[in-house]
Amino acid sequence: MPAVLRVALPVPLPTLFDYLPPATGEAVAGSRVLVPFGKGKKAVGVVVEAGVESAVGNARLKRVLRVLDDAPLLDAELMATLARAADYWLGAPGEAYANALPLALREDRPLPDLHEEAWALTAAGRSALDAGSRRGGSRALLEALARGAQTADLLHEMLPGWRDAARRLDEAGLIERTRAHTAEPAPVTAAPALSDEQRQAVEVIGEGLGRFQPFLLDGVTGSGKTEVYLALIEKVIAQGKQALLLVPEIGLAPQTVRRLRERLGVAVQVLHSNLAEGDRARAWLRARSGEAKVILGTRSAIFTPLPQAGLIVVDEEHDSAYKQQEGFRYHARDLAILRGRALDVPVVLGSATPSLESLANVQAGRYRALHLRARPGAIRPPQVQIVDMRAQRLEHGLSPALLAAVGDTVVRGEQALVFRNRRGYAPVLLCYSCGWHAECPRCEHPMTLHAGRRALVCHHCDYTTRMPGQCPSCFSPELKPQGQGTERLEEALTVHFPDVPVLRIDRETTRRRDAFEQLLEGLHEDRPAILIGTQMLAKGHDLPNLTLVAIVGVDEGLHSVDFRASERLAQLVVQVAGRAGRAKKPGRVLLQTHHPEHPLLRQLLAQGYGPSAATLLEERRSVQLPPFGHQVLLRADAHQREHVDAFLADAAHALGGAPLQLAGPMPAPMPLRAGRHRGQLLIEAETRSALHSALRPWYPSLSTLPSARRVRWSLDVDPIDLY
DNA sequence: AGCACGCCGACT
DNA sequence: GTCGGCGTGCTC
Repeated sequence: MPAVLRVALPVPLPTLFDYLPPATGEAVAGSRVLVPFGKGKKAVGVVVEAGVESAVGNARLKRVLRVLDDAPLLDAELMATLARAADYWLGAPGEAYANALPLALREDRPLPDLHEEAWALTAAGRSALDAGSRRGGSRALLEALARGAQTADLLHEMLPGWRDAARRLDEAGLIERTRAHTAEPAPVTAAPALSDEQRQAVEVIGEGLGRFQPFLLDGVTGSGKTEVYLALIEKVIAQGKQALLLVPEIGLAPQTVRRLRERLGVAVQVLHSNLAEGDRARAWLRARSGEAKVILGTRSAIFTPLPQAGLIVVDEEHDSAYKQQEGFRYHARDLAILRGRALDVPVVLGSATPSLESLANVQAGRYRALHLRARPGAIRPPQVQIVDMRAQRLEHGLSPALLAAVGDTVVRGEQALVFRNRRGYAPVLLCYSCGWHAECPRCEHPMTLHAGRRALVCHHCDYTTRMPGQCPSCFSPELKPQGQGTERLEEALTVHFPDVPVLRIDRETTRRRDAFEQLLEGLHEDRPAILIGTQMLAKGHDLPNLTLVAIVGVDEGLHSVDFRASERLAQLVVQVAGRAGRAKKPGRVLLQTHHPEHPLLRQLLAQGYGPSAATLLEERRSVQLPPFGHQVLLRADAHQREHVDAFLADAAHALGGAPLQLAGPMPAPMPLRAGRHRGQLLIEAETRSALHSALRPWYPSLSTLPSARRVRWSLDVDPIDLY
C-alpha cells in the first residue's frame, strides 16, 4: 500500500479521503490541497494526515493536483481541536474543517493580501492633478489622494462611487494600489477605577494567565464585566499575546469594538458572518500571523487561529446563539473550553444569568466562579413586582396597573419598555361564529395576524396569505384576533398615550440594515417614550432614561414541555429587567402574569437569578436531565411520514443493545413543519463516555442506511431544544 | 451536499 | 417522440 495523504473535504460525510501525494511539492498536515473529487470536479481540502497507509484500494486513489500552502494554514492546535470537535459533536470532519476556514480560504486562489486595500497617486498622477487634466469623479479622486494614500474604506465614505474613477485612473497609470499601514489607534480613554470586586476578578484571573483554567464571571447587568475583560485583555497585550472575545451576536459587536479600540490602542479584528468574505479572510489571516492582538467575533470566530494565545473570553455565555443549529452543530462556548485547554490559557465565561451547564461545572469544581454583585453608579437593583392578571379588566392584554405604571413613567419624562416575545398583531385569528381559526396548511399551526400588512403569517415556515375579510368556513364577518403581539401592543399604547412617541422594535421594524440603530437614535435620551420590543431588546444598547420595564406574556415559559424553558424564562426575565434603571435613575420592573404563585417566579423575584438557577439545577439533577444526564437527538424529516418512521426505526435498531436510554422513535413536538413530517429519537446516558462510545460507530453507519436516503436527518449532541 | 445515471409520466 | 420528476449510488 502506498503512503497517502488523508484529506478533509467540505462534504457532509463521516469520512476523510485518501489521495496520492502531489507530483511536485510536499503537503503537510494543516495545508490545503486542490484535489480531483467526483466526476470531473475539483475541491479544496485540508490535509489531516500525511504519509499514512491507505485504507482504500489502490485503483481508487487519485493524486493531489496541487499543494496550496507550503506551510500549514491551520496550526497543530487548531487541527487537533477540530478533530476533537468533529468527534465530540458527531459531525462530518470535512464540515468541521470547512467551518473553521473563511469561505475565501476554501477556494483555489492565492491568499488575500493581509493589508487593507489602499490607493495612492503615481508621479504621473500628480502631474495630471497639477495640470488639471481630469474632470468629475476622476478629479475628485486625484484630489482625495493628493495628500497621501487612502484606504478603500475611507474612499467609500468620502467618494461613493469612486471605484469607476479608480479603474480609469489605474489603467491610465495615474494611481496605484499600495499597502496601507493601519495606524495603531492611540488609546483615548483611560481605564476607570475598578470596584473591589472587579479588581479582585482581574487579579485572580490575571494570576492564572499562561495556564488553562475556566472561570465563570457571574455579574449582574451593569456590574462592569466588560471592564474586567478590558483590564485582562490589557494585561494579555502587554505580554505580547492575543485575546479572543466572543459575543453572541453581531449587533453587540460595534459598541464593544469601539470600547476596545478606545481603551486598548491596538487594532481590533472583527470576525463575524456578516463581514464580506475578503474581509473575513483578512481578519482570520491577521490573527494567524499574530498581527491581530484582539479578535472580537461571534460563534464562528472560535475557530480563529491564535498562535500567541493569551486569553479567551465568552461574553453572555448562556446565550443560545453560541450553538450552531445546522450542519456541524458545535457549541462555541464548549469549544472555547476545548481550545483554552489545548492552548493553555484561561477561559472567562461571563454572564449575568449563567447557564445551568456552567453553574454545574462550578459546583463540580471544574470552573472557578467570580462574582460581581455591585452595579457601579446605580443606586440599587431594580425592584421587580408581579402584576396579577387574573380578575383584571385588560386593555388589549395590558392590565390597569401596568398602564398606570407606564403613565407615571412618561409623565416623569422617562421611558418605558413593554416586553413581549411575540411578533405580529395577534397569534390567532378566530371566527366567533363557527370556531374556525386560521391555520398554516404546511405546519398545522395557528397563523399570526399581521394587521399592518393585512396578512396571516406562519411563524414556523413564513407561509403567508392575505387576511380574510370573512370566515372562509361559515362566511361570518366575526373574525376576532386572539391574544396580543407587539404590533397590537403598539396600537393599544399609541391610543392610550397619544402624546408620547411609541416605538416598536422587532424583526419586522428592523428588517432593514441599521434600522435598529436608527430607531434607537431617533429616541431622545431625555424625552419620554414607550418602547415595545421582543427578544431583540433584551440585550445590548444602553438606554439611560429607561426606568420601567413591563414584561408581558411570559406565561408560556412556565408550562412548556421543553425542560429548558424555565431556565430560559429566568434568564430572559433577568436580562430584560436589567435594562431598567441604569445610570442614576432607579428602575422598576413589572411582571404581568396569570400565575403569580408560580414557584419559579416567586423565587426569582424574592431571591434573584442565582438561587433560582440553583433550584432549577437541583431539579435537573433529581431527574438526571442535562447537565447531569447527557443527550443526543437524532432528527429526521421527509414529505412522507413513512420514510421518517422507517429511517428512525432502522437507526434505533442499528444502535443494538448499547446501554443507553432511548425515547422514541416518536413524532417531533412539531410533527409537521413546512409540509414535512418530522420525527426524532432521543438517546440519553448517564455518562458522556457511554454515550460517545456507542454513538461514535453509529454515526457513520447511519449514512449507509438505505432509508437514510429518503429523509433529511441530523444528529445533535447536547441539543439545546428538542424541536 | 452535489452530481450522474436511469427509469416512468405528460407535454412542447 | 422528449423533458423532467426523484430514487439510487458514489465521492479517496
